[in-house]
Amino acid sequence: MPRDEPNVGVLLFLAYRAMERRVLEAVSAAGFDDITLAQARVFQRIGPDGTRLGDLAEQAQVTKQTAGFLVDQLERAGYVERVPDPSDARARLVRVAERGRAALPVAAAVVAEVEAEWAAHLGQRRMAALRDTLVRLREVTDPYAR
Amino acid sequence: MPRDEPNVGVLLFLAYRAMERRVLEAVSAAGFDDITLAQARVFQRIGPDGTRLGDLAEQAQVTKQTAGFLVDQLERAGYVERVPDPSDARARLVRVAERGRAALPVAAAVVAEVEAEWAAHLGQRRMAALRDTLVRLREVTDPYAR
DNA sequence: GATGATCGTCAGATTATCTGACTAATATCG
DNA sequence: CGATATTAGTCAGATAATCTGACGATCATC
Repeated sequence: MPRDEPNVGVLLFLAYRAMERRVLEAVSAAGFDDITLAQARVFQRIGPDGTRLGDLAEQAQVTKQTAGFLVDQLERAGYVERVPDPSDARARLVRVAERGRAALPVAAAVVAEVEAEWAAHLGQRRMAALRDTLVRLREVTDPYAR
Repeated sequence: MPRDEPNVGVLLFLAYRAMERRVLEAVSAAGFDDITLAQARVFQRIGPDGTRLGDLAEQAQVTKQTAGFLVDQLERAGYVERVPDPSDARARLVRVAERGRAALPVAAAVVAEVEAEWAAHLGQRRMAALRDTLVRLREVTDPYAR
């Protein structure tokens, strides 16, 4: 009994989860084993100069309460810190802290490794086209980017 | 300050979530408003002739306990039913039931609509290439498909 | 300066998820 | 055939993640 070809949503899910799982496994194996999937989803959206909680929430597509809950844990574990936002006294910036900075190269290495595997399987041309297409798609799918 | 181009994992996430959100919104608006996101993730993987709980769990990438918990709720709400698996007395098949069948065309219509929007934005050629690439990628990312 | 929006948090409830242990049925292999 | 190992699903209990609603503080606008 041949399986139907799944719709594009499912196909996106499969690839997305594969990447996510690989990164979390590697980071965990490197000694950062107290980070959860939900925490990692928020953590990875922190920009180089820090990101506001509300923005993190929006990008990770959770409520700001949930983002706050996860940032609390990341903060307690030493991965991030909250600093005042100089441009707005209501806001605070979530920044990558010492321990978080140590985890970054591990994560980056796995992402590169997985992308290389995908490129090897698909061919460089297709891989480049995939990335390009997803970037374009973002214009219609990412409320934050608009 | 220009945002870095996110990695492919994030890009996949954005597209995946956009599709998922649209489908759930439409299904909910059509009166199937008691279904949750997690339930929908399991529901959509049920095959035409029913699917075993363990397979559902594997495809949705949750434990079978979690899948069972979600199927319980779907069953109570009338979306699915459990029937004995004729080929194995230990197993049962989760099948789409009356109410679930009513929701299917709604979901299918939105998926088609979103895909059409994406195709309009990307062009037919790129859209077809995206699907093709994701199908190929599945060979290395989907443990179930292998 | 008053008024309304925005930023984050507090409180409380619910939902989703996992690990571990267990029963029943099947498959394997000597 | 019969012992043993494997597989399908469930039960029990704990934990993690998520939401809605309400609030205080600050900002923006007029």
